[in-house]
Amino acid sequence: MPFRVTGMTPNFSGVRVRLPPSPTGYCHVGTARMAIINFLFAKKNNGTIVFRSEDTDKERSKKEFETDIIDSLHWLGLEWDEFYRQSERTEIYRTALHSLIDSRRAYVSAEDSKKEPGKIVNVVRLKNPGTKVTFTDLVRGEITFDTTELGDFVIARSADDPLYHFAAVVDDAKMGITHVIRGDDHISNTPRQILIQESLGYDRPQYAHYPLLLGSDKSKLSKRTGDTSVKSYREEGYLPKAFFNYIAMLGWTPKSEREIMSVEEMIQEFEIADLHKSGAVFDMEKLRWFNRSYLLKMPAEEFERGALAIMESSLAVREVKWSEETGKSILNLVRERIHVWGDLRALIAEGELDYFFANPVLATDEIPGKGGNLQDAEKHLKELQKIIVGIPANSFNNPEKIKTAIWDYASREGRGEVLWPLRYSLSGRKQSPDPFQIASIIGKDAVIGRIESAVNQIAL
RNA sequence: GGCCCUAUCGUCUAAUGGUUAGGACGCCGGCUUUUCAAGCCGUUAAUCCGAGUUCGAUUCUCGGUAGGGUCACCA
Repeated sequence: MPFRVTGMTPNFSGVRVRLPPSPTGYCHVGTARMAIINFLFAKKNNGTIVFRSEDTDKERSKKEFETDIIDSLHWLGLEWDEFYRQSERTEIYRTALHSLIDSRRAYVSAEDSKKEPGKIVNVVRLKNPGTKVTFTDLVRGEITFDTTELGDFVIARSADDPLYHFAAVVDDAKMGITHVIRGDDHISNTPRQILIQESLGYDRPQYAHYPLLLGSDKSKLSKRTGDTSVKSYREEGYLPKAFFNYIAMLGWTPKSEREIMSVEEMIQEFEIADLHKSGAVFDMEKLRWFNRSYLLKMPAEEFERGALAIMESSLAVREVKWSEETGKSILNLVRERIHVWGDLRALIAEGELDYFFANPVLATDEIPGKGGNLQDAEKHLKELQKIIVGIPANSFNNPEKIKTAIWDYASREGRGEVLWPLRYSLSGRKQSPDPFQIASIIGKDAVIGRIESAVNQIAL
């Protein structure tokens, strides 16, 4: 439901946005969404993107997390123009903080002094004028808060050690940020940041708060309701463009109402006013559907490269001997069976593809299939054997020709009764592609051999 | 609990002061020359509740209800 800000013409020239993750955990899906929305907005307006690592919490911030966040965002194809780390800007915060203290807009609070090894530490509090703060949110319109209840809130652990709100406000100003676009969870932080801003005499940026991503239980997406790290989706084999596309569509509907769109198309159509006001549930099934359509569009060579690599390594785990030639021949069959690369790994792990590479192990009583008996199955297999021997070897690369050769017999004797034993003898699986495709892939000799084994097994 | 926000099929969403409330994903069913997958076709399914304004409200207003967010010397 688009919301239009009326009576106001935002100045979009010289747009500068920030991506301010705090490196206290692996890249969260929500962080990715924050970055995507900011990215689309900035690109749409020829703006500048500033990446700012908010690592003021020395206890929890880790280099490893920062690296993961950067990698994950790069993986999604996101780039930025400037890079900062708050831990490297302490001098700037100190200066600003002292100016605030000197002008008596903030004070060192002796009341809550705390003893740390070797020294006494006093927090710094902002002198709260206790006014009503009203700001215009580009998504929600006008929002008013009464700030008296905030009291003189803490803005720094000590005169040298700023807290999030303070550092963020100073940075937004010093970095010339024009638009602060972030999740809903920051909406109630906004008034206190505005208070700091005003004390410092800074200009106010435009704010836009989009709703949070929700888990299946409708609460803020968390580990309880599914994987929340971008990493896990990357490892599961989701394609970055599909992931980007799906995430972008949660809470935003482009005018054209298309779903599958390239990044360029999304940039083209992006309007901040088209951001929704209510939260969207992150639905894995739909993500899988997005991924599938990207997988289907993927150029053949790229698909081949990806699929072959997975087949080889996954088959190795099962100690099934690998053949690149066979791998190439089952590419199409694989493509229509997976939504994500991880599906291919799972398929192989369950032994669903073994029979293309090695002779299957059969369970004798499965050979006839439902409602059939072993005698008939044996008879049919022996007949099929004769028919197949008569098929010219060069017809074998075409499943249709194999089918044609067998069809009359199968139709006459009952397709189920004939085809099931054939398919099972070739695959050793209750479920598989049709026997003609399998036969074509494994080749005439293997087909004859496998039918013979099945017949011998029945005879035992 | 205070403050803030939100409310259309199970999920993502479209639309309008008058529509058979549309689409997508999923589900279910059928077809597609055995099974699986894919494909095609189809079905099911929603305006949170109550008032008010209005000839008419899902749409506007108010009140409820429900859900969510936030209330740190975290970010």
